[in-house]
Amino acid sequence: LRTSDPPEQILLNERQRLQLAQIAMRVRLPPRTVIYRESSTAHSVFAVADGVVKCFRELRSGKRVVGAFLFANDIFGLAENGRYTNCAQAITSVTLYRLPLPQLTVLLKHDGDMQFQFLAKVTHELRQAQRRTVVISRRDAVGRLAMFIGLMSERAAGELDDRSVVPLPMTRSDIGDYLGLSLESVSRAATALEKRGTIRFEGRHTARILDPAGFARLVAAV
Amino acid sequence: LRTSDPPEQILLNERQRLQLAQIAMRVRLPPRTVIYRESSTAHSVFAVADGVVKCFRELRSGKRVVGAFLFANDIFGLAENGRYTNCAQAITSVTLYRLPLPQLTVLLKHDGDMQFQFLAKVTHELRQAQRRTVVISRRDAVGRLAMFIGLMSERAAGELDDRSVVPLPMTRSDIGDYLGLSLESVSRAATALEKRGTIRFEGRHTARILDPAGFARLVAAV
DNA sequence: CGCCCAATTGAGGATGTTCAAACGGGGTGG
DNA sequence: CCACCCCGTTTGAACATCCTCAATTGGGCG
Repeated sequence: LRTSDPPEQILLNERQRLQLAQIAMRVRLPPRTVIYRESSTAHSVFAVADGVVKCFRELRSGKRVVGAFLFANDIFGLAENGRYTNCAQAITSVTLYRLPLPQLTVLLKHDGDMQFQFLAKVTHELRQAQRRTVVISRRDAVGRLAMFIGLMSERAAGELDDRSVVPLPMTRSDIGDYLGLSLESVSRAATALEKRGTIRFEGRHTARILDPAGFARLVAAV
Repeated sequence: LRTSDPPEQILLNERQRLQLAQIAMRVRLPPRTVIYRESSTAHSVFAVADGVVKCFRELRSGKRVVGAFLFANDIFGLAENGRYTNCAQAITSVTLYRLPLPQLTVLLKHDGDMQFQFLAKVTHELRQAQRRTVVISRRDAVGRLAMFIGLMSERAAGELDDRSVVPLPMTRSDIGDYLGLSLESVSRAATALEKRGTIRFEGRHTARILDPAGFARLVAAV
């Protein structure tokens, strides 16, 4: 199966959009809202219309593992045996489409094309997860952070005119939980990148790539 | 969407099996056979009938990242923009079903139920990838190896009568590439587990859990 | 029987983590 | 309008762990 290119774009016709709209509920949530908890019974799948969501698991040690950050047009909330396998929380204020499972299931089974788009979406999520494991395979914190910023840059490419500006809506702690680093290491890696003159942080949630060539070298040094 | 339980089992009726069989090619491959390479054009999706396959990526540094080990009833070979995103190689001698993409696509779009099963499979792969990231989030090599053996034990639960025996068909190097550890660290972790009396290795490719309670504690200490 | 590759074991060096303290900015309340 | 407070962030130092390099052992297969 090949994902649609660009994979973020849902390609549905008018009838399909209408059918989806009929079962979808649009919800607006403020930052930090917990959308669902791990192990709770899964009633819906979600699609991000706007804003940023994180999916994570709480470990008994108190450590948290962020599995993914989700942006506009991403889907999340896939369950296993009727229960969510992780926790989802809004990072910014978000707008979501809530798709009740029973109705979505019927719709998908009935409409092969729509389900195919859905399949492409899930495949995309799988791809993202694999990309993350490549990032984590790096030993050095600076390299990991650079690759992370690279991922975020790629993602934001479509919606910003200035490619050198990279929005980082999440906290250092979230980044650490995603990269498998302590938040201190993330912070140190960030200052290291600044001291090299590779990037500059403008506020906590924006990075500017000052030396694209050096940055690319760093990212590619896997 | 909920995965079928058990998620490994494809639930198809007779007609669907026949349709799949019509487009599938059964192939037997000896160990170490490269099934496809990264970036090569994707013509087929594969399903494992028997044996073990690894999916991995080669990094420029020479390091390898194993993204997944695949066993009977697993699928692999999902492409992105028509190209494989990783390399697949047989670990043992394997039997595969090769499903040519054009025909599979038509079949899936046409048969909503079958596609739904396929979707469940992909979701399962996604789940596995997420499970792996939790394993890697652990700092200590011994804990990572223990969790890995736990994963392999779970997987083998259905096909072996003795739950304490865990087959590990892959090499230490493969395990290291999966766990983000050097093969030396894997080896040291293995001997550490033996010295604790938690497990014992019988040959290179079999582990026996001697102290299930202690083992479970170790695995749960995440 | 001997070769070859996988696995083991050891020592030293590099990197991240932890614990602890100080800083900074944004928002709230006086 | 300003001061204060809170929380995310930064920085430092000691410690733990894994990695790298290197030599050795062991098992399987020809």
